[in-house]
Amino acid sequence: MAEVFLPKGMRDLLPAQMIPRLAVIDTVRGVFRRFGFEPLETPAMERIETLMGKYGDEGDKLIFRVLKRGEGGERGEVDQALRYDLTVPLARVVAMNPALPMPFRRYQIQPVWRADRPQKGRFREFTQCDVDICGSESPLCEAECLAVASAALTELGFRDFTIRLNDRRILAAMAAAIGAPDRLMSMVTAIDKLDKIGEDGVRKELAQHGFAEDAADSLFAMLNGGHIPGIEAEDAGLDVIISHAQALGVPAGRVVKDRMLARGLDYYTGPVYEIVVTEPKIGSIAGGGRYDELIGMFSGRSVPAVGVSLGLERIFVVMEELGMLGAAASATEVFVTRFAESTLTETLQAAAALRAAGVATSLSLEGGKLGKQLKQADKLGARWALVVGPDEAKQGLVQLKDLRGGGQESLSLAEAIARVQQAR
RNA sequence: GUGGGUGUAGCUCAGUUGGUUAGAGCGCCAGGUUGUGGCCCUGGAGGUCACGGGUUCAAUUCCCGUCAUUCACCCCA
Repeated sequence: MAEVFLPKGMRDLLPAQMIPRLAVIDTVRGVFRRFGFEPLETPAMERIETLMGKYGDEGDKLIFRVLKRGEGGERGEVDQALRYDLTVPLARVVAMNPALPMPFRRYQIQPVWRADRPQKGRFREFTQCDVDICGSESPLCEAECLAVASAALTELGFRDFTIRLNDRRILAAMAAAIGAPDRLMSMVTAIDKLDKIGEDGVRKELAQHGFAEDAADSLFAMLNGGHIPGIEAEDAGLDVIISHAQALGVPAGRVVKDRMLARGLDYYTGPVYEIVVTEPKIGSIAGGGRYDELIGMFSGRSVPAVGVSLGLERIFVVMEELGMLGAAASATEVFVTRFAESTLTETLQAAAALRAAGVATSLSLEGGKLGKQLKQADKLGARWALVVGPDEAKQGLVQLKDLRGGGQESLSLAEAIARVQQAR
């Protein structure tokens, strides 16, 4: 075997993967459009200072850095980086384009890169499908995000998924209530593991981070529904989001408030959410939240914003494992065989006519034995094969062979085209 | 960044308690005569047993390292 390797955590997408993938992307894009979001694309790279300091320490470490060109690169200097998500580039775009009509609703489906160690459902290059709304503080924004994500997943065939909902300010209030407002993140990462390591495990981890036992006690009391001082407004806000989302079509019960939901990225300021499936253990397939300060970090002009991001690769892993994809169809509908030199012109004209009629048509380039050509068509996964030999050419007909069912018949070209079109 | 698994034919994997010519299934190629795939039959090609070092009379098999890959942790889509 050849001694060549892909970059770690990156993959080729062969036709068998691309065909269902494009179908999924088409579905998602269609839902985004239906919800009134506008398309946007941004460059693969950003300036390093655009990305740094937005995601937190963990995130910053995982940014793929690009060396300066020329002498600076030789000295190891970095001035650019591959984008880590689609949210920060969007914030940069909004900051640079003050003329954009607000609120600005955009969708963006593009790859992002993270220098993570790959594992199941995790890659170094993966595609995010984002929708965001910039310029509005209304809780309708959150509701729209939940509704569009829910609709996209539903249209893809997902039935069993849950949206966990929380608010960063509720977490902050809990940290304050146990006297550790400065250690919000270590508290959050500890409780985030509750379903994995249990209450005892979390208590142990909290102790390691220097939380006193009575602090842990009151923390668990709050997590289990106890009173958290000063979060009445935020808590009510979550209920408003839920009721708006339901009115927008999200089934009741799909959105659940969850005081343990943390979300690691630094830029979130208010409500946060993520979408999880129970079946394959894959983490979240979507996540998002409100980030009212991010755009202001670029322009000084504060612009509130909310978004949600669907992880295409994870959605794919789930769909594969749950058998939601169905058989991969070939891109080719008709394979035109090349029978004899004397009828090559008629053969090529037949291919041209099929293509003009919108039929995906491939063509035997090398010719050779008819049996071999049919085998090639079969392996390709083509539905039909077309033969134009001397017998057919004499009568002005073509031979259309059904590679799935079996039979074949002599038809005029127009009849053959009609047959192919009505069979799909 | 941390910890574990794996690396034998194009693919999925057997196997050698260290010992002459390393196997299977699938795939591939050719054939089963004249213009027909999927099934069947026959024949064939294809492997430095990841790479480097060590132990040994002898290593694909044991040990170490490197590389690759995979799973988990962290974090995340």
